[in-house]
Amino acid sequence: MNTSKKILIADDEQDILEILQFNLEAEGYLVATAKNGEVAIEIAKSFAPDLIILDIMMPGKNGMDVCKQLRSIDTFKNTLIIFLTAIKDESNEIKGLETGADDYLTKPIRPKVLISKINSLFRRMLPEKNPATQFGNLFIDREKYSVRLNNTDVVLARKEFELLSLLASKPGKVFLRNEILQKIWGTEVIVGDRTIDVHIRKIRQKLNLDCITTVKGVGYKFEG
Amino acid sequence: MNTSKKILIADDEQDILEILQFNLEAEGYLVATAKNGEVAIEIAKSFAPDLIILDIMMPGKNGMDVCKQLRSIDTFKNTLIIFLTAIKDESNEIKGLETGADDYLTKPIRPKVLISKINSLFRRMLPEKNPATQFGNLFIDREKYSVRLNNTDVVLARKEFELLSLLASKPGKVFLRNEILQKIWGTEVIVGDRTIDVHIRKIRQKLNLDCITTVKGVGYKFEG
DNA sequence: TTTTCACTTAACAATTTGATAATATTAATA
DNA sequence: TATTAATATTATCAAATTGTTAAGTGAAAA
Repeated sequence: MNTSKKILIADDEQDILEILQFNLEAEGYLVATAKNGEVAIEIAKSFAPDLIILDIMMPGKNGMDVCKQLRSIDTFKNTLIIFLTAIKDESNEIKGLETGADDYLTKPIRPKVLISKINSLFRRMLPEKNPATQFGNLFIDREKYSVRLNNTDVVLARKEFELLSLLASKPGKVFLRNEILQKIWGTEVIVGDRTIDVHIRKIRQKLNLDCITTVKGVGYKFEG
Repeated sequence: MNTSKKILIADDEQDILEILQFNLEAEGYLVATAKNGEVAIEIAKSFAPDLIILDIMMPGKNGMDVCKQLRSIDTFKNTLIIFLTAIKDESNEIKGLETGADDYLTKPIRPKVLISKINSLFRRMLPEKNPATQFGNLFIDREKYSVRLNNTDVVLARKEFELLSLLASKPGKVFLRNEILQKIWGTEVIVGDRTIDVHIRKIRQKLNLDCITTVKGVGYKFEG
């Protein structure tokens, strides 16, 4: 699930490249570097980064040119792009954002700010990806509210879906009955214990798959 | 569909509020203001802004507290939040982003930078809707406001079109009733639940095509 | 003004869902 | 093995949810 994010850095200053690479890798990111704009575009195509950090001032093709060119390629229409600039020049900042960059950073670089900013950008991007999970040939798609087993849709009622979805959110983890009640029924509503059983039963019946295990005296768990 | 974006600004300095309000309104945004954190939260609940600009330094509840509190409310889980700070303090910047803000701006405020940044944030948030989409032999053209099925024009009323268009913008995704009300009717207007059903009914009737599925207790989804 | 149209609502029908009770079954333990 | 506590199963019914039709409303067009 958690493959690390890929970041491409383009800067003509070797120092900057190293500082950024070091800090980003320490954070768990996969980093590629390019020492000018032309190389950056080439690497971007094969490396397919999730984020590109572009120095604005580079010999040859500068950061904004690179950005424009990247944005014209479908693959990079939605890639995050951050500009790096020493110039505290307002007009440049503006141009940057209007060229299609997502943010900019000013030199000197403060690693902690950089990391925070990047984490923050990624966090914001997260909800875009499919909140779907797969176990063997069982697909659970929370957005579509759908469950597919062996390429066949299985229709689950809301509570059933929520229950399965909850259990499958942490395969292997045993959810206590209280926990389940709390998370699916909330604190307001009070229902008997048998209610959970009945829903579990229906899920098992509909899926006809042995993926929910009873842990007697404790709760239930999903096993992929 | 949704008209202009709504922005809420919270700052204790009247000057700042006015400058921001003036510039943002000139850009076509709808602006609400709050002169402290508590008021901001109250207004946010009724105004339902797309973006919230929070001054960090405010008497009483400061910007970060407000941010945390807002983020704990479902409605604001994904609302854009920008911090405003006079302090060029690195640790503050970091805290800001890690509290769940999406960006920060330092005072003094440079209106053009601000506008650029905001436009940029919104641009990124756009669900990137294609002007026209096709599913089988059903064409939906958002620009022309027209629907063609089997090479015959189907005339849909505005609300019907918007509803179909919304559902079709993410085939498969289940749109909650609240979500639909929010996006098509906005937060101002309050209409009954049957209203949605009736529109759905008319679409189904006019298209005479089984492309909208009901997910009981949840919402509706379009399936291409 | 009258007509038309989009939109909303009310009222009721149809359907689905979820909770419970009652009973059966299972697993742990004395 | 007998006992017991916990869970599984089943059928049933009330409540929740949606579908449908017809009628009301207000604004724009004729």
